[in-house]
Amino acid sequence: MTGATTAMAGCVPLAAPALSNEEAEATARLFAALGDPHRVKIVNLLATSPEPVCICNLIGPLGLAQPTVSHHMKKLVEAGLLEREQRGKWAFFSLNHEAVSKLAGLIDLEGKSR
Amino acid sequence: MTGATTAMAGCVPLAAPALSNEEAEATARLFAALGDPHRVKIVNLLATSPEPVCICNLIGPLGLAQPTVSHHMKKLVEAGLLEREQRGKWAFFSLNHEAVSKLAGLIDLEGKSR
DNA sequence: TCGATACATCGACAATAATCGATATGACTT
DNA sequence: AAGTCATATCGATTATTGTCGATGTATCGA
Repeated sequence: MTGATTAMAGCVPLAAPALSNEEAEATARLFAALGDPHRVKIVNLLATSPEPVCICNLIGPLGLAQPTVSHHMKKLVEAGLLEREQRGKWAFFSLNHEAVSKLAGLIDLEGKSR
Repeated sequence: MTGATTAMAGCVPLAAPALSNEEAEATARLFAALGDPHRVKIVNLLATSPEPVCICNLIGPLGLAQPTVSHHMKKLVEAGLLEREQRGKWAFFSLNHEAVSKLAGLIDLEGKSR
């Protein structure tokens, strides 16, 4: 399935894509982590909180069941945007500011010269 | 279904979420537009190209069928990240740099004080 | 040790999204 | 007018994802 059936007749190909498949997939994974409104709210809550927040403090504001919140937290941690810290029976989460900066820089790269 | 069944017993609620549902959904839509590796490649191609690019020049590098490329372009235009310009029978696309800057600013808001 | 609490995992289900072939639309050429 | 080319739309299919109830695991308190 290479596509490109008979459609691109008189078309001159541009320069080869600058991003590798792996780079594109990694970037997409990062953006996809923020592609859900509930996860955006979670990140916003953590960004506006001076202290780490536990899951039980997120269930109410989000209006989601506890397993669903756990699911979103896992996605955000796997994306590298959040850090998880166990305190007794509570799981506290905080923003990984380094990852957020890296994400912002990624967009700058995309919008400027690379 | 308000969630919060019996689970959050001794939990003190934090401050109310700062983002409205509409804000969170709009932000998520923007990120979701970049949550696909092919769309990341498209944006990268447009960012590295000094001139607008037509769809027939994207089919080859992406390895996708023409309707699939059109589908991705539509998503990116709807997200406000791309601008579409008709030239004869060709459709040329270019980055909306303003939208990209706005996206970068959004992340800064999220990572800093808001 | 026993019960309660906080969270994770599992299994299922529904909604969304990516993909493509077929076809329609619109523009240029002859 | 007819044919060709670039793109959009449609319909169907498959894969992914968000959601929740039920259950498992670990920690704390009595």
